[in-house]
Amino acid sequence: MVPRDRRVRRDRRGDRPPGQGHPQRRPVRRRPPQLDASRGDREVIRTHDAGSLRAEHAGETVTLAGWVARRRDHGGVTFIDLREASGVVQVVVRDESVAHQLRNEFCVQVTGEVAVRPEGNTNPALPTGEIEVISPEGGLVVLSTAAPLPFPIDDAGSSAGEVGEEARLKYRYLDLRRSGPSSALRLRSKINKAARDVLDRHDFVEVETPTLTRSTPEGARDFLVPARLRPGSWYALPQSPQLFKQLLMVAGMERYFQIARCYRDEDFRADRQPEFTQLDIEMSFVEQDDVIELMEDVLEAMWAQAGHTIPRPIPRMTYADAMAKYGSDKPDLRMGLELVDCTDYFADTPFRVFQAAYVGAVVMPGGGSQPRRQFDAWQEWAKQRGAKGLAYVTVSDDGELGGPVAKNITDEEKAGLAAHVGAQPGDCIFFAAGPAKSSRALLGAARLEIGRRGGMLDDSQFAFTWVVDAPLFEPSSDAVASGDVAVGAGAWTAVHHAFTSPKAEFLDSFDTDPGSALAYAYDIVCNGNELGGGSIRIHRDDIQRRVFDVMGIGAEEAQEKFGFLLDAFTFGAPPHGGIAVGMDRIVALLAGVDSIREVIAFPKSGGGYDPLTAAPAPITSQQRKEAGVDAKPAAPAPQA
RNA sequence: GGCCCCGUAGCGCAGUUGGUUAGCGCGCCGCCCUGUCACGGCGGAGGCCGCGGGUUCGAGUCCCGUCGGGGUCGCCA
Repeated sequence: MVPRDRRVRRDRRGDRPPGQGHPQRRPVRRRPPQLDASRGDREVIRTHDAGSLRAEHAGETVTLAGWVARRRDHGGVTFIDLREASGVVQVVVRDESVAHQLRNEFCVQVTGEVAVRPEGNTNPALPTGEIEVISPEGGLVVLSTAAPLPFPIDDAGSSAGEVGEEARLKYRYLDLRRSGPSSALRLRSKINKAARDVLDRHDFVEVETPTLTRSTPEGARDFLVPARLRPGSWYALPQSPQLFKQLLMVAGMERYFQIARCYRDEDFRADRQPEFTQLDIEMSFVEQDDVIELMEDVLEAMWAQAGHTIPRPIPRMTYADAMAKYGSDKPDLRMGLELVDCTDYFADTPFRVFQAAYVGAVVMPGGGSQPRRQFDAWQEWAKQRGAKGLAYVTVSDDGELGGPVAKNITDEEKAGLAAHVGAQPGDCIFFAAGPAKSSRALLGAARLEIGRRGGMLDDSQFAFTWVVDAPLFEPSSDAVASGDVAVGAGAWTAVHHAFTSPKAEFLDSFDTDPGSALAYAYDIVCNGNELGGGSIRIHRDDIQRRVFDVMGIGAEEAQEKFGFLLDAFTFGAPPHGGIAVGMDRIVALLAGVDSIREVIAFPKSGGGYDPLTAAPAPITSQQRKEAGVDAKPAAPAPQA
């Protein structure tokens, strides 16, 4: 029976896992650390890595330190699985008074002799399974005891069920002792190093840029930090180092990179964190192909860390093709099932729904035999995405067309339809009709859903593509309608950002025909994920001014928003361009996990909350006063 | 911000058309066990069923609200 007062006290302190504690165990007498001749006279806490021991070490006396992963007490002989970063080794303890008090996750030091295990007692599942370390009397020292654990650490114990994310994040330091989360972070480190190595070979300079800065024109909401010394003025945390890296090009660094933390104050998604990490790159005197080639070097090295080979060169497709064939600017090319344009095919259709600016289709192989209930579910699915519905035609095994739409189209249209869209008997054809953009998006989403349901997406495969030739501008009505904070007051806004260079062939026409202009902008896409993107920047101020004009940004506004960059460009700015890729997503892909939270040491949960530190937290009135949060802005922001 | 799902012991879960004492596995605590490696055996503790209100003779179960978590669309390169 646990005394009540004790439970209450513990709950209030909140510094131990709740639940049943075991009574305080008397600490074991400490022994001085071993002397290790191989390291001179220096005392060392351990002489060997536990996971490195093999039969060839038999007879050697070693000192190990690590955690008790598991105890198997037979009364008289006890086996301890000692775990640390290098692996696990079995320790044999015959001193019951020592062994008995050990519990999971005690931190211990063991000195003993490596011995080949007795005949028939090897464990082939363990790299160290041929040997064990015999701990003599006094050979085991408890360095630190452990409270009862909030969830199992050992892999075997975890098999009872997955631990909930909330518990894992609250005790993330324990979660990270587990093999999966631990290896994810280690993989991340290796991938970072691989990227650094490649960039170093290419003479890149790693430069850190400020995190307390000015708002950058990138569309997302900024995190703001009050400036104590200028009450009423605020820093913004960078959404990316975009402007700084361009300044570094003017500064003559020529080749810059940074593994940069970026901050965006947007609503949460599974693949989003308020702070995330980009590998940010910028190069002078380069064209699009140079940046792409370099990035492929980096990607190749990163993927190699996970044992994958990327076939090079990575294929490219235009933005227009990606939208037309896959209904997405980040197509998943692990599967086929391209969208088929049926606009011309139904040009004279009597079916009102298909009398639209765009009619497209995607085939679901074998989908013709879905029960009516399934098709209703597809309607629901489409409505959930804001569509009116998802028209469909089934193709029976004898080639007969069925479904509600089939009754509304002409015999002639029916006759050639399956052939036009590439449907086989037994398939089903989904249609979307309406404005091209939204209809393609719907079909693109349907295509992915078909792929998921049909098991066509293999997570061990990686299908890369560059999406190039993105439009320079989009109508700002699109952006405004979707609630975007459009930069500029014009009819057009930049798709990438305002410093993206038009392709050479549009230099004369981009301001007279903005909708047709394409940019030197490129996205790297893998398995339907946009890993990153970049562009060649404008370095001529006459072109920059014309771009601003199209966007309705006057000279004054431009000067106010990014005057420091425009000023910089007046001093012999080199042609330059770059790219940034999201490291969280890349590592998640390579680690085979579906959330970037798995590859971030201390991620936040929904709503930007950190279950471990309980941030964000209220501030004291004193802090509030000092920070100047409530200061009334006296005048327009002070000139930089 | 809209919609959907989930909150039951430290963890993972079950709990029937509303019915009497809320279960299971792991973990935890005690004792036993000299070759295990998911060791085993015996015994035990542990629950305001997220929180608040309502319906009812009776609520873990039904209704409303709220908080927390997850997903999705909007938003976000």
